[in-house]
Amino acid sequence: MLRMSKLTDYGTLVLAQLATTNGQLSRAHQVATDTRLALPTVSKLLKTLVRAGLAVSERGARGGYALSRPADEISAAEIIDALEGPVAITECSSAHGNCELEPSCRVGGAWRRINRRIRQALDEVSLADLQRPTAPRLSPERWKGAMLPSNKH
Amino acid sequence: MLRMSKLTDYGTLVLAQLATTNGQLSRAHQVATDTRLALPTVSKLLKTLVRAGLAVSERGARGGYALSRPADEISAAEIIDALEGPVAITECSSAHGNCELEPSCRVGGAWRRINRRIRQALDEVSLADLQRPTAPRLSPERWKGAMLPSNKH
DNA sequence: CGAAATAGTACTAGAATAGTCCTAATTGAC
DNA sequence: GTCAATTAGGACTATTCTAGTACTATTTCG
Repeated sequence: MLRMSKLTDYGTLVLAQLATTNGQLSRAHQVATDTRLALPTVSKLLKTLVRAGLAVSERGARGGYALSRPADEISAAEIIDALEGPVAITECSSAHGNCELEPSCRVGGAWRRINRRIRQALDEVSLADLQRPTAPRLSPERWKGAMLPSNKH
Repeated sequence: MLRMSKLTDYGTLVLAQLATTNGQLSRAHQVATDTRLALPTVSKLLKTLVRAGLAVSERGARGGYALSRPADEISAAEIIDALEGPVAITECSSAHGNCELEPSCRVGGAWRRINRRIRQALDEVSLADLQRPTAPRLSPERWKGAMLPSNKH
């Protein structure tokens, strides 16, 4: 597994939506519709993203959200940092002091090295890259079997 | 975060212990003592590792566990696969069909690329590397560009 | 002022994880 | 052949984490 949380995944979709508006504000409701995610969830994500500095907001009527920077200046690493804290595949990868095994632990250094490489990979990919539809076109056939009854909203 | 589970972390310690015995059998109790982990936990991990083919066991009195292969032929990726299933940072990174957003999802391809790079990083590090006490003795050249040395399995 | 929108926080339900325990099967020693 | 040591397998529990929701306050425009 080694997976990021669903919320982070969703957060990426939310940011990708914001990236399509050329700097214009999007309202939370609009983002929810476009991403097909539930409004309260989107709302929560947007707040987090603003606090993390990846998005900016305007309050009041005619308010909304936008990216704080161009999409090619926001890295995947920043997105993950914002939504689930610093990348650290083991508990000791980032912070010290809370692992009682550490004095006798021989594998910590190596995990930290691996962690750095993972971070590099995430640093080198921008939101613009994420958003770019490089994937081969998906034939509609492909998805017919997988379509779920729409259970949302 | 983006972290692996504690059990995987512990499993690495367990394997590192087995790597110190030069092929001789270690009893679960011994491994627990050496790693300072609780016996039931170690026992559970060892069983999983045997089932995954990373360790071998002998039953009965004088039984015990050992690595199935030299430590430099066991990669970090295999360890993670064994203990928490295939590396997949998003739910769609490996398997298809269970994401109703997928037809309209534009970011899937990029996450899959990132996922591949993470897997490469994990493939290139062996248990022997992990175990090496201090040694950040990996020349930077080795890691420039994403060259895969030998792709196993 | 009143409507529309974001900000912040608190809460709940459910899922996943970590950890333990018990019983069966196997092997070596006496 | 029996006993003791050891692994195999699975069931179970408690705790932590995640996802999602709800409610109230604040801000801004008309």
